[in-house]
Amino acid sequence: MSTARRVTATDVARRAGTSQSAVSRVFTPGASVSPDLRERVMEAARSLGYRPNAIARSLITRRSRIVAVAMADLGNQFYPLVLEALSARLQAEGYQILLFTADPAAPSDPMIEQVMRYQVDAVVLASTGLSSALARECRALGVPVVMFNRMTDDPDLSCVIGDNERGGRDVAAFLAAAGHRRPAFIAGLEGSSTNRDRERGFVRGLAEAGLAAPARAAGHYSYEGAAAATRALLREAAPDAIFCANDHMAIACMEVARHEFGLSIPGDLSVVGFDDVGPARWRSYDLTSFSQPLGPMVEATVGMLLEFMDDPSLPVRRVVVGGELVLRGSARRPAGPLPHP
Amino acid sequence: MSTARRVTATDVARRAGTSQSAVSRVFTPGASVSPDLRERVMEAARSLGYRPNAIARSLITRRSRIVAVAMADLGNQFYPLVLEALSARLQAEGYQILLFTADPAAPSDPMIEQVMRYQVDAVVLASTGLSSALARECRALGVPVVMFNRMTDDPDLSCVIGDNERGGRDVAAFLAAAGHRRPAFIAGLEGSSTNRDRERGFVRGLAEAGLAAPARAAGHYSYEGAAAATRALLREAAPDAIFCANDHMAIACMEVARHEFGLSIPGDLSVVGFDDVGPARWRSYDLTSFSQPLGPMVEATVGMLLEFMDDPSLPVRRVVVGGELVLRGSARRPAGPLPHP
DNA sequence: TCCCTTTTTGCATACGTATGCAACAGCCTG
DNA sequence: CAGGCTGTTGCATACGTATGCAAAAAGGGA
Repeated sequence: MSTARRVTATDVARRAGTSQSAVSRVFTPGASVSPDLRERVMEAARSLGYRPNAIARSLITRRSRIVAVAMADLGNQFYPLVLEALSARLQAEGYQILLFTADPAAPSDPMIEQVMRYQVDAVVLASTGLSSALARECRALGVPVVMFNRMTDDPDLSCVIGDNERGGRDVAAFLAAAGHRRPAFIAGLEGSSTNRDRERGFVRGLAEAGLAAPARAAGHYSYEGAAAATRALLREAAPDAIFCANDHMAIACMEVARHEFGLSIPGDLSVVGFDDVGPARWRSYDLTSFSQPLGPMVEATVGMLLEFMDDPSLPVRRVVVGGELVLRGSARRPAGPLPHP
Repeated sequence: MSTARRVTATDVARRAGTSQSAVSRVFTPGASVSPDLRERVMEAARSLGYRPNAIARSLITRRSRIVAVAMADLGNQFYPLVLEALSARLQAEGYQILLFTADPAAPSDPMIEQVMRYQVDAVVLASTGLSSALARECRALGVPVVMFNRMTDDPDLSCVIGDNERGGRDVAAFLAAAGHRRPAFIAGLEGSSTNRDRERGFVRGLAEAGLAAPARAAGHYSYEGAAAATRALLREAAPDAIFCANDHMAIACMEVARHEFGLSIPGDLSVVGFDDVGPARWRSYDLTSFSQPLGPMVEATVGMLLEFMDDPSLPVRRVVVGGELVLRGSARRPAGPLPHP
């Protein structure tokens, strides 16, 4: 029953009365084959149900047309959308995604080690949990690496990020202009570059507006973490605004503020997020948020990947994709016109 | 610079003073190698940075240790979580996921065709958009297929699903017991088995409670679709309860009911969802929902996959994973004790 | 000590495709 | 008609690993 031996190019060749190499050429775009032969081969292939073996092809071409994507935190709505967009874009270019989900708890280097065995043509790291030592190692092997929404000081690594520092600063300027006096900050993962830059921008922005450094608590980019951080801040710091390092946490923050502390938003408390992900637009939240434009970020990533795969010796690049503060109802607005950034 | 030729088993063998086959055996669990040689080979491998080539291995073993996963609708929080769990579970078993995202609009069969070229060991179909003709074709090729959260009448296809019909029925019984007289239904994708079964159960359950068939509108499992469906229903049918075919739509429904129609939930309108996904627990929604237990569903899927890969001739299996109605605040409850299912 | 069993090792080949090379056909130019 | 050029085809080999087989080595029993 399962004796269904796979149909090979040789089988097709025999049926079409030609050689295996001719069959190969028919399935290789741009190769030189006469229309007549091409038709015969296609016909034979169709009737036999031939499907080229990408594994065998990869072995010889040394290109798998597979891109490894490392992700974590699929519970944060930002990442699934990134994945969807990346996948669609790469599929359109004829690449497949080998997915690698990192458990933020466990060390994930040994797992991606496994992925590297598949001779992937490139790697996208969109998970904070992966060491950049690993990224460097890939690069040393000649495999292009792009860090997505993530950065290191390492000058040898390419990345695509949103404008985190400016975002933090804009939020600070906005909150200050609206008359908030005691803004607080809920941090994401302490080690992450996104969090560091957003916080730095926020703190600087507040300073520029003549406000003191904000109270802060860490939410680790998780729902529960942000809920706990909100409780702590509301109990101890009496803030009149909270800037959360991403929307996922901002939602948790709003839930706690409203339902556990009975606060009205933005009457008693303004809340601002980062990412401008789907739920930010849901009416219950109507979240003011600094956007990270998914489309352009993915476009930049795929563009770099394609170029690097074409020529691995190209110089490292760091792309910053601009975003903007999207004003909604979760934060009190300045009376006058907005300060222009 | 990028002359970094890949290190092969032969290089390691030379360095360790042995043969390529010995190196292969060292990296093959269960093969017979003396401790001494094993140590020498490992040492050589380490110093050269050897990484076995999974592509070459797949070519000869005819097993890629890759599982194709087809998904769509990553915007619905249910699926990313499935993906995360599937990935974690498969990685633990030494399998990788080749991700395939289907654009619900475009025909996706040609795309998965592409994926099949990678000699994947198995396929998980978690996207409604894919024809089951394709699934049958895979099976004919000897590649195990499991449909996730999806079913067909085809007796040759295995699947893992939640208890859709019972879920619909329980919701009906629950709403009726609480005294609702004009329940309505917001359907998901018309062609999908999940929607069909949930609706069927709901309609039957209502009939059993002596209620008429519900008003209905299609939301296509999308946020916007559900919002439009809600508007139509509220304008035309004056329902006192709405059962949505999934949580994603239930949230849209609640937003529209509250913010566009000024209804109080559950005072003026009860809303019930299906899936019991993360946001259902968020206090703003506090959504009563029939659960689809992710863990058991994924466990069942992976279990079947592993068995099928081990022995493709095993009979088709259909697993129904039970769920339960999780009572929260979005739907009025019966005064007395609940009817026991 | 010898013979038999078990373990360890290397040789050689297979997996399915791509591609350099040579052979050949057809066509054009002069 | 010679010579050259372009386009098409098949042959042979390479890619990196796994594995059957036989040879060699290591035990084990008497």
